[in-house]
Amino acid sequence: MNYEQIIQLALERGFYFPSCEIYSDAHAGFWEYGPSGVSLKNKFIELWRRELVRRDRMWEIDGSQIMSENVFVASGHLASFADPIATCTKCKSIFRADKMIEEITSITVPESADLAEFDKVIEEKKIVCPKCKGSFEGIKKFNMMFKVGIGAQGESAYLRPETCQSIFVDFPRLFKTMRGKLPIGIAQIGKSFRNEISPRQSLLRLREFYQAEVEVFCNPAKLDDLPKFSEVENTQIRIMVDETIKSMTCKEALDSGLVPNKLVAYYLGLLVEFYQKTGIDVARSRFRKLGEKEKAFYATVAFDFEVETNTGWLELVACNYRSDYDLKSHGNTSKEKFEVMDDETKVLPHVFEISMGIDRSLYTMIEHRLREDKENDRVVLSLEPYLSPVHVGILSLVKKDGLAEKTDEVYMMLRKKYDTFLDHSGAIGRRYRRLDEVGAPFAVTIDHQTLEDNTVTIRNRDSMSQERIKISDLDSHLARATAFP
RNA sequence: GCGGAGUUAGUCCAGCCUGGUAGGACGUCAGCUUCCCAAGCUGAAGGUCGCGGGUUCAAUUCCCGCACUCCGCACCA
Repeated sequence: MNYEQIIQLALERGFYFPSCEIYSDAHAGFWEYGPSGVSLKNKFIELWRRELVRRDRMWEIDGSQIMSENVFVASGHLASFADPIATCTKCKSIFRADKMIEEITSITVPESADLAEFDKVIEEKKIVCPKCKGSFEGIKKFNMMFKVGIGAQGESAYLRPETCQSIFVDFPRLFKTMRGKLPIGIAQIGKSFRNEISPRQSLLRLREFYQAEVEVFCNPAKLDDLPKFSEVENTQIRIMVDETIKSMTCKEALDSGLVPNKLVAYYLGLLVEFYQKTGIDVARSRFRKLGEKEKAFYATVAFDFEVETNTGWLELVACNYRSDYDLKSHGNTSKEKFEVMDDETKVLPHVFEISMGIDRSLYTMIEHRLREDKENDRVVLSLEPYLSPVHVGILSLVKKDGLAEKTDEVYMMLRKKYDTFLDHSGAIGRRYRRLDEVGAPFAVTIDHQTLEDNTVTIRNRDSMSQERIKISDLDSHLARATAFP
């Protein structure tokens, strides 16, 4: 199914829609989740907790979205999360100053250079707008962080551009109070904010978005000392090697040197096992090692986990080996001690990060699972039962003869434990179709026979087949069928 | 941010050229019918035509600005 069809489903079935849409001053890059979207998101997060946080005995925290200025002085975002931009006075086109200068003159001015240096080169080399030959106004820095004013004085603070800064800042306390031992993963789900120049394609590039991040703190001397690696050594991952994607086990990726150490290989394996269970087609995924120029300013080694969608390859997760960049820097700026003891030795931990984009993942789950069943004239969202916004529809075949009342009884019995949808009205086939579109894996139908022997039919979304079971067996049947793997 | 195309009911779209304040399909709701896969019949709700300004006796329609959406470019931890 293509992008337009996904959007249409999202709008019609309550997955997501534009924020503040009734007002004309609404800004681009902000979207809301409706009931179906929230239900799907919650289940995705629960799966993430199971497959990463609990499996690997991580700690999960929930930090503030607004953080103080010093956090971003230390993290480097204040200086580096900004691009030097040149604006044409005539056609108002905006260019990345460093890239434009390099293209035209082959002179490399570092991105972080003083702004006057850019101006100097532009003046000396008489650089004009590549589009309209207009002249440039002075170089400015465009920082992608949202600045906020705190209190009556409006003191500077920022909406976090990545959730992980909370984890770094909290690390000393957490390690002491939670009796930490390296390696330890600290996880967080939350919102991040980036003032993108051009947000696009609904959930794929947002200005306010959800991240699920894991920061693994480790002893850099022990990156290959990881017994639990055996759990994933035979897990298949797909990785780019010289422009082609190769499928191999984590062990092969490690042995061939494509992945630098066991710790990284272990988490790449966990990640793929997680995504397999989201229903995203991992046969259309790849890890791509980023080149020097593509990497974030804090990363020494970086792999993007990407999946193929109708809009092209889409980055779902950034896996960055951040070394001691963050802890060292926060240590220097705050004077807090970040060294910890590991086997009688004092070490400043290194960090390996798994930074997941939730919104993009949800989009991909829908795209990979939405199909048109032409034979039966329906659209089906074949989500895994444990991820479906609605677990089970509860329908009366007809309303009269006491069937509606009986249906209500069944609904009351199940509604607290499962995500249910009660529906009495309209043609039965139409109600089944509606449930198919929100991905409900089951539909229970109460018919006349129910009144006689307390059995109901339960319909399977994908096969459209039905079986008759006792009402008293419904709970155990559904519990089994909707359980997380 | 640039260029192009759009914005009319929950969704998809017609109407605009040739100004006189809106219509279809699907969907939704109610009733009838129907004991199992978008059937049928009857009825109903739902739109200040993206926002602001201009021209005009009169603007959904013409003009301008802005916002948003999509596509391309640029950007993208």
